[in-house]
Amino acid sequence: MFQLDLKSRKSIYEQVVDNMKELIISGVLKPEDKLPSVRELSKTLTVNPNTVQKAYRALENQGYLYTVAGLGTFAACPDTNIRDERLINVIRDRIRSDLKELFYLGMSQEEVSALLKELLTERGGWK
Amino acid sequence: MFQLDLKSRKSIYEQVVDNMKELIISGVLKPEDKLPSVRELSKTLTVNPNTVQKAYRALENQGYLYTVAGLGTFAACPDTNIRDERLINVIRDRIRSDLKELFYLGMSQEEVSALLKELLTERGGWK
DNA sequence: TGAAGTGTACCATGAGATATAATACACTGT
DNA sequence: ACAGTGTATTATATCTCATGGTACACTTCA
Repeated sequence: MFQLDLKSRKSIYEQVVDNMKELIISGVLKPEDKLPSVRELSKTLTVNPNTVQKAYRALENQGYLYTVAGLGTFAACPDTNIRDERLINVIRDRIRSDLKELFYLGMSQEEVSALLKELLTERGGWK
Repeated sequence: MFQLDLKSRKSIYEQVVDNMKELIISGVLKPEDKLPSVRELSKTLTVNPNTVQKAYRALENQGYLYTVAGLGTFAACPDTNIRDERLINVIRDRIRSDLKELFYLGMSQEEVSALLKELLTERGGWK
């Protein structure tokens, strides 16, 4: 499913959160798809079940998956997230900061514009 | 200069890094501008000098400032960072991931495109 | 020369986060 | 009943974070 980087500064449960979130928002895990169980994933990654559970709970709080007692955890239906404007603003700020840094690193307005256009056309590959 | 958020999940030194980095890449601190000394900033933020020093060292390693023994720390000249392609790729991946999330949250291709265009035109306000 | 301000390097300590281990319980499906 | 699921709890060890305190080498300026 994905690999852990034990040499990373990121904590393990944080890596699980990021990797799982990436699988969900990129559509690899489609809405209502079943995720690996806590115990199964902990065995796969050779990690403590508590660590996986902590990651799953964080993802549930952020709305990326939901849980059914006794059944398992599933990728959320993004329709439920009725346009979280607050989160959109957070992302906008993040992108703004990234653009500033690209300019700081010496890229021109045209180069940045081209980079963004390229990322947008990649869109076909995701969806 | 900037404020700390003690309720944040981010560590203090991490907040110092992010805030100072923002001041540098946004041009508030221009190349060769002097930064507050370790002791001065630690007094301003009522934080331990060691914490500020840790942040400054991190920023120096990342190339955002430089140090002269006995003189102080200064904002770096980005010309020195001759187009760090590695860092640019990291940023590109971050933006790509953010765009995926915007789509996941229900934004259309046109809306995302408009958002990016708006961020690019803001550019005048930064530089 | 001396004093003040600068970055840097230690060491020690407490608080909190992280990851682990081991149990236990309630729920669902077959 | 049974196996698989999420969840909760307790305990422990380790690491990072932040602090306090001290010391040293360097620069500038009176």
